[in-house]
Amino acid sequence: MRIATWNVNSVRAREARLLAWLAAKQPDVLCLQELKCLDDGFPHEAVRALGYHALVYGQKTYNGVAILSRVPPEAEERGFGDGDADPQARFLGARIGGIRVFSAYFPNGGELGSEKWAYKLAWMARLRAFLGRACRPDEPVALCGDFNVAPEERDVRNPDAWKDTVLFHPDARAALQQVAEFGLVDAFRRVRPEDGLYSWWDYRMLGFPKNDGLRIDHVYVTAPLVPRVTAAEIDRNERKGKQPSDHAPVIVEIAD
DNA sequence: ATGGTTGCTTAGCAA
Repeated sequence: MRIATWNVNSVRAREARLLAWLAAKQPDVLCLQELKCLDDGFPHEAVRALGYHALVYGQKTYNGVAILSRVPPEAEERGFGDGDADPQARFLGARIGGIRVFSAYFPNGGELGSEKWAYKLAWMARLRAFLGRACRPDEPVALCGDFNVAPEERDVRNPDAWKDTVLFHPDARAALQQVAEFGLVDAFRRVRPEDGLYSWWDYRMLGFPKNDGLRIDHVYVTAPLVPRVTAAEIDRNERKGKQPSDHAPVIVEIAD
């Protein structure tokens, strides 16, 4: 099974690219983030025509996540269900082919010390609590999405320049480690240890031409899936050309 | 410290 994750930065602005990419790569599962529209703005018909079911948790203007799959999803969860009335559509879960798949759009965090920064850290703590409450580390779980955190130095082109930002601050990395301590492993790094591999480049300041990137889009899996991870790639080509998302898709191959 | 770009919405916010 091939599982992919991609922050499309508006599914309407990226519809043509999304459909072409789906047709070319044909992943079994694709988790999307930053739809930036309500459910009725999602290209349901075109996605169905390519052979995919779609679970959509949309939101007007901001956020919004989806899970596309070749086989019908068996269940779904919207949000953490922790009683905290969060208006931001950032977390969607489904059971697909015996695997619990989550599409997560972690908060960016704005500026260090801001309200958004506090929301980011709190959101990650809520995610950790959700996992402890709703999942077990000995069942197959794939947490996919835009984590908005680069875990390690090798995931950042210029670590010194980024360590004082919300994407690579020690506190964000520590919060991610807390999430992982539930029993999740960075699937990409199981099979791709080399550095220089990034999934996001800022539109500004010639981020992509200078390859000033960070690896912030991830697939984290529980122990039953770890030995089944056979390959992983970041589709850097998708960041090229006209009107790309600022994120490239990440694909992980999981043996049956 | 600021700037740089893109998307949604239409001047300003979020990333």
